[in-house]
Amino acid sequence: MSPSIDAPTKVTEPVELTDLEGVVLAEIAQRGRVTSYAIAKAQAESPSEAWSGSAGAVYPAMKRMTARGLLVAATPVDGGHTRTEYSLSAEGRAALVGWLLDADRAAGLGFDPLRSRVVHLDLVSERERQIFLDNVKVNIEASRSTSWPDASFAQKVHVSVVRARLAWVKTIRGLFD
Amino acid sequence: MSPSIDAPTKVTEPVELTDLEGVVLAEIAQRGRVTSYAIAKAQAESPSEAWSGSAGAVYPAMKRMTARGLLVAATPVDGGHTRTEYSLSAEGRAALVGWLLDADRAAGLGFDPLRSRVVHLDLVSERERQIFLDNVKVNIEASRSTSWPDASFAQKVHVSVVRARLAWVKTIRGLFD
DNA sequence: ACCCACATGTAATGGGTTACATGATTTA
DNA sequence: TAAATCATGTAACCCATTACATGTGGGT
Repeated sequence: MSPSIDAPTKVTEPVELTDLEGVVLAEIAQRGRVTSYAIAKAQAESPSEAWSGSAGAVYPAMKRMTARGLLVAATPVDGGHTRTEYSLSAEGRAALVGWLLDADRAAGLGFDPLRSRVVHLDLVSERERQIFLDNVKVNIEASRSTSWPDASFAQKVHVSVVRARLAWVKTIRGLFD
Repeated sequence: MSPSIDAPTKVTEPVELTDLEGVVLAEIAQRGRVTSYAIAKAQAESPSEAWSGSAGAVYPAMKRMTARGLLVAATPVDGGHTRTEYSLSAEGRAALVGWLLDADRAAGLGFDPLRSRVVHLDLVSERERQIFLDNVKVNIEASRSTSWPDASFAQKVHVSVVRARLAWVKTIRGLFD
């Protein structure tokens, strides 16, 4: 099968990451040397509720990525809890950048609980629609003030997201004319 | 334990639906009496890639909801494949409306593959950011034309979503100044 | 007859969620 | 010192995903 010719083989192999893994790597990159607990907490406190930040997701994820060589684990022995601190390896950083700058995946729509409802909003009466959309607007306005734990760049992004979302909601009513 | 006194009990019980279940119910409401295959196909062809529309998700979901009394199943014997056709029960319609008009859940952010990246875009250089955002813009523009299978209200919503998304992307660059 | 797309599911897998168990640290 | 909270995990469950198995009908 002439292995000498048709063997581009995988030189670097892409390293596929789930979105949660990508986010976790990014968070580690921001903080450098952290425990799983810290990452889970950060996720849990973030206004983005894409993931719950549950221990049952984060601890195994970081263990997985360590096994894959994306993270390096250290267990300092300064008394108290035996904890595990993780930091990015070179491969981990490369994988992170690959995930972060993946424009194809980024362009996808993901899941939006509002969008998936609006698409079927023609099933209910004009009046019910109106009440629903008003309530949604109120709820989003309320979430506008909820701030990121560390008032940083992420906070600015969040504000921008909420504003854009609100602008979109205001256009929905017009789709029924 | 005096059951006669402290028994407001659950009068109607809310009927919790996962988002996929809600979407499936909505789709059935739109079409009335369908097979699991038709629903799965509709999901798969929809430009919203929240769910894959895989048989392994849809068939069990519709079976579950039948067991819960939200759907009624019929197996017509007109030769050929023995197929199962589902339609909404009264409880199913009530559950659908409850899910559809749930303004609290609808106001959530869900998961957005772009947002979760942008939040950490300060990790890379100005130049990398710029290229990434340009590529994302191109990809979204491309998805603008992809149309819903049945050119209906859903199509209008989709167009509106993509336009809003594009508008937001254009503001991102400004967050780094 | 044969092949391929359509159709109806089931099975194995993966990974995220809630709950739980346990130990350490702070606070009243 | 007892209770509450912080911290570090593990376990069981749920459910969506990819693959697979099977069966039917239409085209060649």
